[in-house]
Amino acid sequence: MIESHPLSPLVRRWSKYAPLSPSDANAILSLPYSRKNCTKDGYLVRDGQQVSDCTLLLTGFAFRQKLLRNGARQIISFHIPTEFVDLQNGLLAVADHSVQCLSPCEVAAIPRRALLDVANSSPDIRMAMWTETLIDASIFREWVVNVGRRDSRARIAHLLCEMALRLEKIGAGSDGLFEFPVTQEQLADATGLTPVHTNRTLQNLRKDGLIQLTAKSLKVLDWDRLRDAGDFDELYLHQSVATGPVN
Amino acid sequence: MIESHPLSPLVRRWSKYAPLSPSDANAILSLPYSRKNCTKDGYLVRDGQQVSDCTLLLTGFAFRQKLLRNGARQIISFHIPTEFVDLQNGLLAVADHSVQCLSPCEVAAIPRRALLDVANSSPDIRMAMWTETLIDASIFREWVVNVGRRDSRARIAHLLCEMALRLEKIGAGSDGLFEFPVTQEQLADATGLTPVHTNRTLQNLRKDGLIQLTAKSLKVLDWDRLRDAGDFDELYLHQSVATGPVN
DNA sequence: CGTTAATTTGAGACCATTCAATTTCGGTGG
DNA sequence: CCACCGAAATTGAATGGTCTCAAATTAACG
Repeated sequence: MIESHPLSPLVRRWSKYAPLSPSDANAILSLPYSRKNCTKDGYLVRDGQQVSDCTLLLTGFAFRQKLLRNGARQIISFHIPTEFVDLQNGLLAVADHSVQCLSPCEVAAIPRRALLDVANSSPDIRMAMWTETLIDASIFREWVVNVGRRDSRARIAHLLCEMALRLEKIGAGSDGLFEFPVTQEQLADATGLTPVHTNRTLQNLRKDGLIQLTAKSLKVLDWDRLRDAGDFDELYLHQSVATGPVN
Repeated sequence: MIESHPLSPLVRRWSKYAPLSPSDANAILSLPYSRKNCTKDGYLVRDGQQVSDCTLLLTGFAFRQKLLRNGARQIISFHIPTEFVDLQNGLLAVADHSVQCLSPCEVAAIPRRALLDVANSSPDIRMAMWTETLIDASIFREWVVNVGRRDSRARIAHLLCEMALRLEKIGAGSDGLFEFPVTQEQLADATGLTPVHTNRTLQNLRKDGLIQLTAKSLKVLDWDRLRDAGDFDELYLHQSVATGPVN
């Protein structure tokens, strides 16, 4: 059945961004790809690399990061199954950051040429692809705000809200319980904090009964108060109304 | 002559992202638009608004910002003439942030429908448009790094490097002297610092002979040391090799 | 020139960092 | 199954970069 096709989650995701005809869906499912496995901490893309494939996350979690000359690291996004980790590399010549696995991952590497061909073959498909990269960008903007203007508690709360909501949208987890295998050090590098302060801030959120966070999973105990603590407004995820009326 | 057409800078910019045929160039120049003027501090786009035009900056400077519930502000990008300030609104239904003018601006408001039509009419045009939004996103990623992991001196130096280089690329200014009408408060909101600390950091950069910054212009006195101070690597701007070889 | 915005200066407080040490946890081999 | 190991999480105390609050000075503009 079609649902068991490795790329069918991609069809489902893109359908939310543009109305895909059966033949569009078929074209997507017919994309060539090579299946690869990647170990925890393994690299999917390296900064500065010429890239000829885009990587779709089938199972597992990944993150993108940039290293500074002084050795510091900033994580610029986390990725969950069914997401591309580097769709921008379909057009940009050189990777401007690295992508690494948070957990063991299964991925589909799709040749950029094939992606561009399928984009050129259907207006709706390319609108969906473009929309995906635009939502990516919107999330980056919100991250600028997060690390730029929120204090440690709000920063971490906001990040957890985002991940919980994105995981919810793909139907991973229930009752506020989600698999999210992240270390406190990675959380620190995503929020621009130190691991020590991240630890103290997490204890604070736990003490207040907002969350429960282990090395493997995140449980949201009180969504409303976590959302308030994180100054969270989901508009930037553009999930309710991805593409607006075109007049 | 063609060069005097208001949209010709757009053709020049997009030519760097994809090879535009004469008919492509013509299609772009034939885009419908309404010319508008905007005063300093005036809004071009408001957060939460439904948008039906994309705004191209003909003259003047603008910035994008997000406001937090507590009243704090984060500026997420600055824009210079020939750039779109909101090309993503061609596809996203609702503006997730505001755009405001740094100086009096002349803009061309182009209907999203017309932009999408011209994109659909030519593979090269749509690749150029998509590339522009992807470079936008790359800059946002670098800003996450900037506010997340650099200290105040490096943050400001990095931002000034970026603006100087982008202004240089469009041929604005010479000898390291560029028009850039920004206040220290805006610089502070762009770097996630307070105005007071921004002021002290600027004095520090001036004292070391790296820059000269007035309310109207930026002069880079020592590019190499400013670049080092800002931990700046221009790769993320994707100007040398925007679109790579497509195999 | 007067008036307001923007920049500059000073001093004290605080949030987050640094540096180290300790404890807990997850996985592995005996 | 348990002892062991390294990684991750936790704790403590001191330092420091940045913030806050105010006031003074300078620049911009009509």
